[in-house]
Amino acid sequence: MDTTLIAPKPRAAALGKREQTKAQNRQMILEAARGVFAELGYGATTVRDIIRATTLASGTFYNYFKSKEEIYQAIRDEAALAIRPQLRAERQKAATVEEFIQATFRTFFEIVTRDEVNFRTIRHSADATRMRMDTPEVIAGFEELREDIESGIARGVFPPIDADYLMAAIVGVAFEMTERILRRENRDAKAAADFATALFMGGIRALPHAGETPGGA
Amino acid sequence: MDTTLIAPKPRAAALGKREQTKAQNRQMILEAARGVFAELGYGATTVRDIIRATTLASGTFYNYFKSKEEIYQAIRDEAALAIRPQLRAERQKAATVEEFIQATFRTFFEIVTRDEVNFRTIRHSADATRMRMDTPEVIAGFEELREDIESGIARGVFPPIDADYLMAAIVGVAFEMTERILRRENRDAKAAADFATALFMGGIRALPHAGETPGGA
DNA sequence: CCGATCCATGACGAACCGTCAACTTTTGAC
DNA sequence: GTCAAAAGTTGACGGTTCGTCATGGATCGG
Repeated sequence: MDTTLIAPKPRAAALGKREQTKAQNRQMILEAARGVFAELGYGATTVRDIIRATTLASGTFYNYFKSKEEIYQAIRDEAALAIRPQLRAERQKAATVEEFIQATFRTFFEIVTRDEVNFRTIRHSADATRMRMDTPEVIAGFEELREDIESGIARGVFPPIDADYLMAAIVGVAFEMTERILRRENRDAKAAADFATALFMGGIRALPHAGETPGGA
Repeated sequence: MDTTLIAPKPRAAALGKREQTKAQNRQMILEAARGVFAELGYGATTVRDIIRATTLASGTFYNYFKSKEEIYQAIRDEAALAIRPQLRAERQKAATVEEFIQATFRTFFEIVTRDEVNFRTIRHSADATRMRMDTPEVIAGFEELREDIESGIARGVFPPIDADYLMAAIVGVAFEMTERILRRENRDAKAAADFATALFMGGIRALPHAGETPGGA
């Protein structure tokens, strides 16, 4: 295709210098935003705080994002886009309802405990208030889950239940339990996934009893 | 004008005029805030928007609330303080796990469908983003639920499970299902509560099948 | 080497923030 | 009824952030 004669730049420079610095700047701003949001909380940070944490000028921010809200969305969307294929792949390996549920919870909890920074629900700086924002790509992940449930119903793997409500139940448990898991000293993703799976498969009476030391890890 | 001679003002004037207008102003500001938040969404409203919707001057706002965040908190806390005693009372009537779960979901869903305005999760104005904020009194309600579960375990009504996780699961399902219920045309609090209760009692296989028209109401 | 294009820069006007001195109303004492 | 102290309201003010835009420097294609 193009060139050549001699070797093209080793890599990554398939893009011109222009495209390169643009990508760098965007990355620098996102990085700074992650840090500032984590430190000050969403409500307290300003666009100026973010840009001050980079080497760029204030006007430059607006070449990349429209507002504080949009960059926050970009950060969350990025995380959602990273996790969704993993969830979907695990679910599609499932042959039974139990495998489907187990895979969903285990994958989710493992990712969020491993990469806490990205998934920790943003907490308002000082006070006890908690906040959660679902961006478009996160919500698209919810819809994917519902589609997978519906497809399971169509194939006879799931009983013909209300897929919308079941999706909501799974999402609600996943996010709310995440909040509790991250608050604990021993973050045991597997134990949490076992708890949630048992609840969804057999109800409260099937839940592992606290204090038991199950054979597993 | 005020006359007197005869009966004291029929009621409510047990308080001096000062206390009276203070209560009125606070109420007027809260009322205006509810309206503005509902119209513009939390992120887009300013303290000035709220005070403009009253007859008061801008400085007066700060005699009652420190910030936009604090008045939002006050609104949510008010709702939480109203709903918590009802939830607790219903739960305490329960003699079995099933009654406990059923009462929790049914009471919650009935209240939120009846008084949608107060409980609808605040949505960011135009876009698809969703947001939820838990204020201290809401969180205190979570803790109450956990205490009730723990007390149930102590009395032998509940099996000895992880009360923290179960509380999180119930809360997560309640809030996330609320979001779906309010999006539907026919808001059936009972059907939703039956779904959630069946899930928690027997797991997915016990869920009512979609399309069934159960005998009950 | 040159003109065209792209983009970073930082200054600017507008909007909002939270405060505060001045003013009005209420209260309680005489 | 009168008056001084206390409480509370008012809107203007300095300070900060917002989003824009004219300017200028760097990159690109030729």
